[in-house]
Amino acid sequence: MDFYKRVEYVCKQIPRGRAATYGQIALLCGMPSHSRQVGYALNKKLTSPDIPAHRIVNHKGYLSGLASFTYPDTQESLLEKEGIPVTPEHTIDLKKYAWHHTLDDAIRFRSYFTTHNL
DNA sequence: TATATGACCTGAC
DNA sequence: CGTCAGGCCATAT
Repeated sequence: MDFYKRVEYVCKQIPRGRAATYGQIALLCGMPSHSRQVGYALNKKLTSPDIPAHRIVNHKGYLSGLASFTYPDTQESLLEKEGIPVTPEHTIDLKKYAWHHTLDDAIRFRSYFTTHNL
């Protein structure tokens, strides 16, 4: 069971123009109480560098990972480039831009993890 | 072995 | 809308 590989896989499935929360990622990884570890993984860059880390925000929509990007405005420009407006308080509107994954998504991920031994 | 840290979350009020 | 306590857990020191 490789939590960080799971995080990596799930993050790559977040659609363009949508954002997911740390808790949501943890849940889809089958570890609902590991939201902090999701942030830890991204901060320490324990996942492959080609994942859309800018689409991960906290449960309020706040860009809590701002400081970990190369430049302070990297995350914001990436989000706005795909159509997600960022407020001056570094927050996005989750009511409009949250990724609403389906139950099927969750089931698909689960079987992917088992068949790939993650 | 023990304590601190952190890109977190939820419920209660 | 806002605050607060409590829970969470892999890593780091």
